[in-house]
Amino acid sequence: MIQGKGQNARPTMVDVANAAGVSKSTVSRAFSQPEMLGTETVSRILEIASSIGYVPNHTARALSTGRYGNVALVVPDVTNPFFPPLIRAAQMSADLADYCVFLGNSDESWRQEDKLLDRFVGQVDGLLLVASRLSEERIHGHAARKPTVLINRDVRGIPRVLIDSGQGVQEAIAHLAALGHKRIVYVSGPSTSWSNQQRRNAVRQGARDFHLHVDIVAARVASYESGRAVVPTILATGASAAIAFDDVTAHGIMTGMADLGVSVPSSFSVIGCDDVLGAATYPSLTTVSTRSDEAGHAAMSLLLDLLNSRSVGDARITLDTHLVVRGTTSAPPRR
Amino acid sequence: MIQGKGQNARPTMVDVANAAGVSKSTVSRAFSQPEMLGTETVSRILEIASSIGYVPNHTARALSTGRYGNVALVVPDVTNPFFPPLIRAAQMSADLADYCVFLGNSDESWRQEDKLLDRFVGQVDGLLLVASRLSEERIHGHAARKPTVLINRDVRGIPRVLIDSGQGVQEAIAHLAALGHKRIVYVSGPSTSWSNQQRRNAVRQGARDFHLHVDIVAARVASYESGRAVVPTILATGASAAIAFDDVTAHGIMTGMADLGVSVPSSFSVIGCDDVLGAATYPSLTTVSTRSDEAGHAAMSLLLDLLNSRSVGDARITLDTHLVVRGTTSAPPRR
DNA sequence: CTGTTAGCGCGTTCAC
DNA sequence: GTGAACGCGCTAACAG
Repeated sequence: MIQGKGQNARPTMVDVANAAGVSKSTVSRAFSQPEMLGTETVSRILEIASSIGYVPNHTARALSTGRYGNVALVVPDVTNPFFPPLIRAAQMSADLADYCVFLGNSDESWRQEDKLLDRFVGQVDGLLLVASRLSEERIHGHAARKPTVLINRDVRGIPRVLIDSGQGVQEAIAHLAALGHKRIVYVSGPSTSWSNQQRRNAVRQGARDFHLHVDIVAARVASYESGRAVVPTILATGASAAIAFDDVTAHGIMTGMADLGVSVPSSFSVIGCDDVLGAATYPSLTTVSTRSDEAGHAAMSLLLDLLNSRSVGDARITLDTHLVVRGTTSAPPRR
Repeated sequence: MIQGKGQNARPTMVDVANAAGVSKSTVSRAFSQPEMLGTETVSRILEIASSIGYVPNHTARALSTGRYGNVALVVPDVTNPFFPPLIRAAQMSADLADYCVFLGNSDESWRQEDKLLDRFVGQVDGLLLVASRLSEERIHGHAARKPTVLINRDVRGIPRVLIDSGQGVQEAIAHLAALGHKRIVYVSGPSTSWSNQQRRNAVRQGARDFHLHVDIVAARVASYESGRAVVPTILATGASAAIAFDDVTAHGIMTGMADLGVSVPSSFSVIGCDDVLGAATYPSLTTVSTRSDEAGHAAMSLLLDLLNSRSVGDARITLDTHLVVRGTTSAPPRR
C-alpha cells in the first residue's frame, strides 16, 4: 500500500456508485432530490451508502452550490445564563433544517465579534447576532454580505427579534405600587445593552404612571458580585424595593441584603428580569420573564426563511413579557 | 449583463491574477507560500488583491487541502450550567489557533449526537465530545475518522480529559466525618454519566474509609426540580447530610428542605458538585469544585496539538478537584 | 428516470 | 521564480 490518503479515506460518491452499479449523479440525487428517482433505487442506494459508511461531504457540496448549510451564531457571553436557552433553541431550529451552527463568543467586545464574523463569513449562509456590541455601521457592513438577523438590537432595515420588557416592567411597577411601595430603584446593567436602555426607560415611564419615585443605581456589570456590592447604595436611597437589570444581579442583591440583615421580602422587595433562575433562589425570585428561548427560536426560523425565500423584508418581531410573581415581593415595612 | 452570479459575485483568484498580469498559481502562492515568490511580486499581488476586495475562499481551500480549520464541540445540554464555562474556554483556545467551532447540542440523546457528528464530520478537522452519551463502539467509529478528544468519558485508546472527583469527594466525606456525621446519602444523577458513576464510587469508598453509613438516593435527572422532589426520600433514610451529583440538584435539595421546615445547615448539611453556582445560593453552597473551564481549555489544546503533530497518543489528562467549604455544612443536630 | 459532461475555487505536482 | 495542468467531492445542466 503506497499511500492511500492516510489510514482513513472516507468513502465518496463514486464508492457508493460502484458498489451500487450506478453513476455518481444517481447517488447524488438519491441524497438531494430523492423524488426524482425510483423509490426502490433510492432506498437501495441509501442502504448501500450507510453500509459502506458513506456520509455526504458538506464542504464539496458547498463549493458547487454556493450554499453552505451553515449559520453563525454570536453571543456576548455564553456564560451568562440568559444565553444558553436561546442558543439551545436556535440550535434546534437549525437542526430541523439540517443546518450546522458556528458558535462565537464575543466576550462583550465588538472587536472580537468583528473578528469572528470575518472568520465565519466565508462558510456560512447567514448571521444571527445576539445583543450585538457592534456599531450600527459595522452591523450594516456584515448584513450587506450575508443575510442577517438580530436579537435584542434595534437597527432599522435589518430583520430583528426584540424582547420587549415594556409590558413586564409595567406590570412589575403596578405590582409594587399595589403593594404600597412609594420609592423604588432600578439597578442598571451594561450601558451598551439595548435591553438595559429599554428597561430603564420602561421603569421611568411606569414610575410616572403610578406616581412612584425612582432612582437609578448603576451596577458596573451584570453579575452576582456587582449586585451584592451595590446594596449599600440601594439602601441609601431610602427605597423599599428594587428592580434589577437581570436575575443574576437581583440574586446578588438578595444576598447583599441578607449580609446586612435586611430580610427579603418583609423589609425589602426585589424583582429581577429574564427569569433564568426559575424558582431556584430562596425565597424564589419575582421576575419579569423574557423567554430567551422563544427569541432564539423565532430569530433562527426567521433567518432560515430569509435564506430560502431570498426575500429581505424589514421584519421586526416583538416578544412581549410578563411579570412572574414569586416570593421576593411584599408590602413595604412600616416606618 | 445577463446574469453575473447574483449582485455580489466575490472576486476569485483569477480576477486577481488578471488584474496583476500573472497566473492563478502565483496568486495562490502569494497567500500560502509567500517565501517561494519574489518579495515585490508578493506585495504587489497582495495589494491588488485587497483593492479588488479579494478574500481567499475558505471552503475551496478546504476541499483541496483536506484541512478545514474547523472543529466540532458537542455537549449534552448547553443549558446545564456546567457546560457554558467549558464551552467558553474551548472557544478561546480554538480562537487563538484561528479555528472556528461548530457547537452541537445532543439533548442527552446518543442518536442526536450521532446525527450531529455525521453532519459535522465533512467539514471539521477534529472532534471534541463532552460527556458523550455514545456507546464506546460508536465513539471509536467517529474517532477512526477524525482526531477526537473526550471530556469526562474514559475510553481506552482515545485522548481524554477527566475531571477526577475522587479527591474532592474524599475531602467532602472527611469534612462531614470531622463534623460528626455518621449517616449520609448520595443523591445520584444520570446513570449513563461517567461523572455520576465516578462520584458514586468515590462516595462509597470514602464512606468505608471514614466508617460512615451511606445510602444512595436516585434523582431521576439532574435538575433543580428533581432535587427538590427527592427530599422526603432523603430524610426517610435518617441521614444528617447529603452529597448531591451536582450543584443544581443540591440547590433543589436546599429548597426542598426549606419547604419541609428543615433548616440548612443547622439541621441538615448539603454538599454539591461542580461549583457552578459560585456563592450564589443562600446559604452559600459547600461544593466540590470541578473546574469545567480548565477541562475545556485542556481538551481543546490537546485536540489542536493532535491536529498539528498528527501524533495519536493515548493521552489521559486528569484534573483533580477539591472541596470548597461554604455555608451549607455544620455539625449534625443532637437527637 | 438515469448516465455524461462540465465546472465550483483553490492547492499542488510537474515542466519551463 | 513562474505558468499549465490535474484533482478534491459534489451539483448542475445537458442528453438519452
